[in-house]
Amino acid sequence: MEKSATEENKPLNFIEEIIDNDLKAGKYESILTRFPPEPNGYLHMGHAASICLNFGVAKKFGGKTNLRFDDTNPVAEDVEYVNSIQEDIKWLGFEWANVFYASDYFDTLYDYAVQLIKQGDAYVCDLTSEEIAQQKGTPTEAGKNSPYRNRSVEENLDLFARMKAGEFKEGEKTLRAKIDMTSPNMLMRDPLLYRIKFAHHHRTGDKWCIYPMYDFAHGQSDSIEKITHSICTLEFVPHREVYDWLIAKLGIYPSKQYEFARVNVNYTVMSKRKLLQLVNEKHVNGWDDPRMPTISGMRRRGITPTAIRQFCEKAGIAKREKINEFSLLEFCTREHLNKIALRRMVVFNPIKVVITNLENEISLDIENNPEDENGGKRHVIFTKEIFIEKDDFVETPQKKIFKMEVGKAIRLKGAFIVTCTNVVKNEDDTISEIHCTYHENSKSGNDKSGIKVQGTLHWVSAQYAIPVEIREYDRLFKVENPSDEEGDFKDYINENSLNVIPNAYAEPVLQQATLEHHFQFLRKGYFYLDKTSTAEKIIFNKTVGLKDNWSK
RNA sequence: UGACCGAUGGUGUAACGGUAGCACAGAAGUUUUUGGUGCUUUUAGUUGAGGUUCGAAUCCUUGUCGGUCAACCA
Repeated sequence: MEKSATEENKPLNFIEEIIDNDLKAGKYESILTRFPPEPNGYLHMGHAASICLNFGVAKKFGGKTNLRFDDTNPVAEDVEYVNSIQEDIKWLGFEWANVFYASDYFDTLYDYAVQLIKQGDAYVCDLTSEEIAQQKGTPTEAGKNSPYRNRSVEENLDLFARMKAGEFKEGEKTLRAKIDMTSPNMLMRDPLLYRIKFAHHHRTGDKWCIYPMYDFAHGQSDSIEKITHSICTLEFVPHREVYDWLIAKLGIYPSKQYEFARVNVNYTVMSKRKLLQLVNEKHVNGWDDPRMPTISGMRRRGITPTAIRQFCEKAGIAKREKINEFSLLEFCTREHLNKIALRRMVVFNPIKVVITNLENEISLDIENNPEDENGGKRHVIFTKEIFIEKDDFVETPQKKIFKMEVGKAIRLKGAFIVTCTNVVKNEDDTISEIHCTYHENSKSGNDKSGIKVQGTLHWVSAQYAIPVEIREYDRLFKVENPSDEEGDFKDYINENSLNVIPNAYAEPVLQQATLEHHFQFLRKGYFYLDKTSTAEKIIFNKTVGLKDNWSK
């Protein structure tokens, strides 16, 4: 078998296969895809998958991708969303060939509607919303023809023009395609093409009081732009028949629709409607709350575009509904962050350690990233008094536990081996400080002590450490698929998804942390500066923990 | 009791009539100045029943299960 030039080692997904075949058959010279968000919410992981697919296949096969806002319902849409969507796509690392709006085509769409009326393929219907629903039939029962179905072309033309002119009230009249009220496909039972809405549109202002429905906007927009492959999600499968019918009747460029399964992730929800509820009802602190599966939320949390793209790649493209495990996203995040994150030491829950044989502070240079030879080093000062994690000291010695205990030697990362000599206690029997002696010839990188230690601890200088706030996140929901449970999805919100550690002690270089860098706090996980962080109050979001085989 | 779509380890995805593979998750070992990383090993799968074929995850029939469709949303 001959391999095409576009083929890499891994097999093509079914969309790529279709494109590959079309190109080989000479059906198209080059392909054009589009990403068509409605600007009524922030983009989430599901959109990221669609973006990766649409922009990805175009890039792979030497084509282009348009960004098109599907803004045919002015009631829900807003420029705030238009801006955030563009920012998110760019951040993810993709470039569109053009930015278009379905609203750019309102004039053309109107002309198309007139054409359909003239051909006898559309009519103005006076039925109310309820009446239409009633006459539509059910999936197992045919619908009935509207009494207005056989109006003359002249009357339809006149009525439609008057709809546009604003002579009728909202809901009073609609334009419907004349297809087949007995079709087993409910969407083919004379679908609505236009409805009256006296709403201000974010782009066209008050020019229009009639707006096209999805079915009379999306496929037509695709066609106008000469989109070759219009890729959408599974719920649009039944719309394909309408899509093809309208394009055929109009005799316009035959874009083709292909459907794939949307990407879901467990323990969260992936619908703009539900995410909007979480925002509006303050279950989270906005669309970009680091717990949200939105692109902006993931960005704020410290997940990288590379990780998201990798996740989408690994999650794959298929035709069946699926829920991916969050652990796959965590894996992709760790995989990338391990390579780029600067290593730092931060003590979350401190206990004081006094190095009794150390009088003068010692200056150390510790590697920024053991995975990066060119990563350089940062300056850290070892002082007589330091903090370690309270959890890293145990009073009762245990085997196979790599912690500090009286009489035992242990390595302080990047510094020296210390031997714990004794502890000083408070009146209530709690430990006030731990005393250790350090071994001068055991300096990191130049250890001549010959002492074998089990374990290495992170630490900060008590004198130089800076206070930082740490925000740790857990899954947003207590169940894998909240939408699949009894009752409201919000009943399954994990109340403990945010854990704030207001006073952690960080090594001083973290004072200069910016959004440019991702960090790994040794033995803790990956962290990223929160966008609200200031010099006075430094805040870090936990992106993801380190993989931990031991605690299990 | 309609139409359409789908069904491969716990999860996701390959195999295009010819050895069921990969990744994540899980387990074990190894390395390690992060209980991180790396490396090695390993557990586990074709929805049931028929049929076609030398040979079926793949083709056919049928059952079962899951999803979608009755918004003037997209």
